[in-house]
Amino acid sequence: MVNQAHRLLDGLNPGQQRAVMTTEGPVLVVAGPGSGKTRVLTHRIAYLIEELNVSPDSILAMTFTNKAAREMRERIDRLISRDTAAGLVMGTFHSLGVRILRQNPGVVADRLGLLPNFLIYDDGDQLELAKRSTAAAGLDPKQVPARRMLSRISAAKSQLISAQELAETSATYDDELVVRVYQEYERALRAANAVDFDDLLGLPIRLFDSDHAVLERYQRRFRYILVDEYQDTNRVQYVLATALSGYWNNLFVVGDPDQSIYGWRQADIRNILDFEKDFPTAELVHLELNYRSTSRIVQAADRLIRDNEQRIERTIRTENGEGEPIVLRELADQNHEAQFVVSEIRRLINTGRARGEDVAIMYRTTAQSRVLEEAFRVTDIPYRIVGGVRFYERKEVRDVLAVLRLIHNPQDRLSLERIIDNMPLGRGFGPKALETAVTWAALHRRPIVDAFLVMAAGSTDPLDSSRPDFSNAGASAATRIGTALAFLRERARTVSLAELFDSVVEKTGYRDSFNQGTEDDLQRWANILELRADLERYETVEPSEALSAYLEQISLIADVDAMNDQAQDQVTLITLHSAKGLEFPVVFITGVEEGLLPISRAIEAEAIGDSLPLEEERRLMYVGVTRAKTLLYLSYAANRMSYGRFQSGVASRFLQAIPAELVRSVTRGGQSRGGGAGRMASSVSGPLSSRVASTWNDRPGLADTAAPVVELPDYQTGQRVFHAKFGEGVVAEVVPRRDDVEISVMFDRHGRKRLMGTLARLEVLS
DNA sequence: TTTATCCCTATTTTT
DNA sequence: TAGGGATAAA
Repeated sequence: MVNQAHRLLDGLNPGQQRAVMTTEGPVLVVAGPGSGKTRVLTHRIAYLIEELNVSPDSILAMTFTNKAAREMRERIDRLISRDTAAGLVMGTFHSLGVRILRQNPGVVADRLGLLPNFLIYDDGDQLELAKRSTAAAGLDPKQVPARRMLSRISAAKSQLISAQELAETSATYDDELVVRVYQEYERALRAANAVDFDDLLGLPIRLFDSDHAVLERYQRRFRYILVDEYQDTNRVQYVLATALSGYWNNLFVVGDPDQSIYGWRQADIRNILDFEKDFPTAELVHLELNYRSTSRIVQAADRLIRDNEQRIERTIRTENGEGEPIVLRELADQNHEAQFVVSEIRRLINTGRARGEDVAIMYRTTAQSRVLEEAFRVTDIPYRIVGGVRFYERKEVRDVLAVLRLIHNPQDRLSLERIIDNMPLGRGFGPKALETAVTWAALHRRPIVDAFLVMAAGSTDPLDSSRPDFSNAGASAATRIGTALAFLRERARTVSLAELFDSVVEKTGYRDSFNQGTEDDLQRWANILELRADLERYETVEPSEALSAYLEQISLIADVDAMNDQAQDQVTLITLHSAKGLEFPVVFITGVEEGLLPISRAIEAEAIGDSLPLEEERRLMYVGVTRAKTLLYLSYAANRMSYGRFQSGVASRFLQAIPAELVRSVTRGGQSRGGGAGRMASSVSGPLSSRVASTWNDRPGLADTAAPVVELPDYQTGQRVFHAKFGEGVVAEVVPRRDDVEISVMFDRHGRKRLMGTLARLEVLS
């Protein structure tokens, strides 16, 4: 026993030990980056089980991603034996929500009107539903963007505000619109026997409200509750966690207010800031010693985050060595930035300083990953992009999934319509016929899909009044669709998911529609086959359970969840948001520019007196910086293409906070210098690179990002010029810009275009 | 009903 | 730039 305790506490610092051993009552651990927070969580769970003989199934641990849960479980399994830890409930808030709804089918059906085969609507479905709801509320989608409605609805739902409650507090005309759309949206969700992400958290709470006995059961069962990333919980998650811990009162939360980056998703930083107020008896543990990063990186992060007003005063520190200077690099544009990143990584790999898997490139917006990927694609350096276009969001994958979803839940109108619109099976069945089916369904209070099944079941009497009143063409299409669906539905009962998949792509005619042999077709078909491979993982699951389990699982995976832990030699491309909780020896943060990091919206908000978004941007930068263990690169581009236009970029204000002595900086301007950086710039082909000189020099302030030494051809109006893409044209106008010129050219074939002189690569013909 | 073309807007981040 | 949505044409 004593030995065990030693083993589990060994190597922990005093704060960590206190966090592990204070098992009774509420505990808040404010854990700085790299301070061993996961260690505390895993050791605490192991300690509870092994030392205090707590049954694992009375412990509930909530994480932000499935990946975090998986990793924690693995670490616990290593601390104590796997068998000992079996029964431990660990996962995301959303998966806990599903679990609760699934475990109480009777009450859920009675009180919430949700049948056990409910589907989880993802982003795309939610937006589609919001569009329809906006239209159903009689609003013009051009004037009232469904996107905005959806985010307002989601905001309300994550604060447990129902449409009715919103109606009572609505103050503006806009609020009224939201209420109307919200009501339609909820109605459509229930009609489809579907829930959205917010429901996964909100419905369990409504369930508890309507039947207290259910809540009590969970309360008594979960004697110890642990919440990771507490700073990113929203109102509903807070209510859920506190409700569940209401009996034993052993709520243990870990978080870092400085890493709260999900305010836009209604994460409420007050949850962590007010923890002591909510739980006056709470034990407070501060973990401030950073074990991850070099001293320079820790100092830079500390100085950066100090500029925030909304924070608990504290200092993170480390006992690690000074390490190497942070590299700050200014590049001409996003292509040069990508080139810089790639060549620097190549250098690190070639000199044996790092392996590909040690390196991560982080960025603010997913759009930034494209140019980076292009740069990597022409190299032999393996890379992986976390997120990006997600597999399950690809159109062809969604099309096939729609069939599986409809089989599982016949009320899923969205999927039914998707099939009709996108698959050969639906050909000849247009909006008018659909209208007929919808009317019939409403009249008979049956799912729309039954209109098709009834046709397929085939009463031969055309005057049968219980049949939908289709036109001739509509009737034959409906019969065809109904026959296929009935067949597939039957098949789902008996065969594996992979076999069901085969029947689906055959009977819907979808497979044959990929026979054109174009590059695009091949790629999309390959994606569909990947879906089949994915389904094969459920080979061992009972057919009656498999479909449900599969659909649920794919609804709840996050980008990072799909991240392979054994990333062999692969460089990781990832958004700053997704990077939270990860660490890498080498980190590049790209696009550290005004407008991007901080994002322009935050700058705009600050201009009208709301500095909260800007502070969240700073925390995002802080998260990025603190991911790095030994090497940190920060880069920005003087020009960046956005909205298909070049915009000149300015170094981010966040860079100013980082003391010059921690940084080695390379900016454009000044004389070229051999070696290192100079070579990177000139490795870019084309006329530009030879003109852009680079040098090591002192760190620039914002003011002296300065005019680069760039020789521009002396463009004159009336000159005849040639452009690689637009062909020949005549210079119409030349306007000097800060460190460039803007040239308007009337092209013979493409009309008037505005180009930046340094980038246009125009050839002067006359 | 399907396909082509044009215009418009969006790019923050994700369970 | 790109993708969605509306409109026109076949």
